[in-house]
Amino acid sequence: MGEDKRNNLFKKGQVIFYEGNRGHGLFCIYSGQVKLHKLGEDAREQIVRFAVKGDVLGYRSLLGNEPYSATATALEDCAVCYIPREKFLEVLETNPDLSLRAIKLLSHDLKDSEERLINITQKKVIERISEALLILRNKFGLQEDGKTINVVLTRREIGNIASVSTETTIRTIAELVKLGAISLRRKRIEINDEGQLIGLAKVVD
Amino acid sequence: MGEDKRNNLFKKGQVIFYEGNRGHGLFCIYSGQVKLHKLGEDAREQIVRFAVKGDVLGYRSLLGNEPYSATATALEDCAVCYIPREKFLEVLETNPDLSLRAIKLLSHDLKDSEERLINITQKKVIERISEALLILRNKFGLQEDGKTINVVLTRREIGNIASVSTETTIRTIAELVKLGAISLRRKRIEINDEGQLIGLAKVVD
DNA sequence: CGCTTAATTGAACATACTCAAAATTTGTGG
DNA sequence: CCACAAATTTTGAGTATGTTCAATTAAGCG
Repeated sequence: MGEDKRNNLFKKGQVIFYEGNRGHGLFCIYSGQVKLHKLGEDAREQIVRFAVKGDVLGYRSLLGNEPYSATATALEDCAVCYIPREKFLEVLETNPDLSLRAIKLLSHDLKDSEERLINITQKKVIERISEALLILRNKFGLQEDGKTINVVLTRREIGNIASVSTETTIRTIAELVKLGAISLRRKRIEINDEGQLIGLAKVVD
Repeated sequence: MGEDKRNNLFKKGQVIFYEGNRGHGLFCIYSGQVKLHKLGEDAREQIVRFAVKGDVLGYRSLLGNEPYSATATALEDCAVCYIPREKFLEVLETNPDLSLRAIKLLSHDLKDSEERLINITQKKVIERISEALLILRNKFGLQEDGKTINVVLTRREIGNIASVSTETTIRTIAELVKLGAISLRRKRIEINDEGQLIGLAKVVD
């Protein structure tokens, strides 16, 4: 079905779909990294989630028949496969197993979202930034050296994961360096002491 | 309490299920009001959602096969019907329409949750409290007078919807009274100017 | 009533934001 | 490959917004 559809390429910084628009299909990430983000008041960005190779985008909008709840932007060059709505719904109906899988996916995302609500509202900045770094580590993994987080984001973007201003994000990252939990190499972040980071994030789970 | 499976009664303040425990079925609210809340650090409560007559609880835990992500507590005396896991899954498998409905429900809840994340992190206290009142209005409705919100919560609980301390919640509610948006009768809150409240909440949707 | 819980008020304090400016990095065209 | 422009990072200082703590008043309940 997705024969030459795989030719969809998005350059770094390009938008795959916009919050508020209606979707007519699914997006499958073949390669590359994507951020899902929403705009709040005065254009402040909140990063909701990330997607990497193998992840599927837009399923919620499609399943719930609602506009996209977030904008998807390529963090680096991406190859994306598009699956039209009809095709997907067809498969879904003939395959009850798939809908159960979708349900589990949604349940999991919902749990994540609710937990993040608590984290952001009840934790201090250093805890939220620590957690943001752990989220990045888990989503994008580490490089061969076993400690460098495999993604490059601006300080502003890292702040927008944790809902923290850019300046405070910078100061907090500097503090984490001073504590020895992480170190910096250009825009790359290395995790030196994951245990400490977890402790700082006060991760309950 | 009732021995009859179909008519479990919960008194005001009693817990229907606890966050972290595993569920073995669904709960259907026949009558009464329920709050769903999570405990963060140092026992601070975050109210995640409410449920009233007709709402179903525990479906996410059941569908996603995960522990309850929140505690359900009766805000007033409740009649609750319990549907065992097997029964439900049986119906779900033979009824593909139901699973699609579940998917829509989950999609909607997820959207809500993500929107609330932005609201709480990017809005000021008066905006968040205003929104909390609108949430209450929409969920519990108004009394016959057409302006009194049909639920009684403590100031602390209202604050825990919006992630605001009890003291600040009190001061903010007083401010809303002064602005003429609402007025108080005992523990009841009357909405005098819904438009103003919506404006204050800066509701985008 | 008497007791417990909730609401209220005041004041000190802390945390993180904002604003401004400088330093550094990155990107681009010649 | 360099020079310039743009974007990002960094630092400092002042400030706002809410939190916390303590004390008082009011309300709910047995």
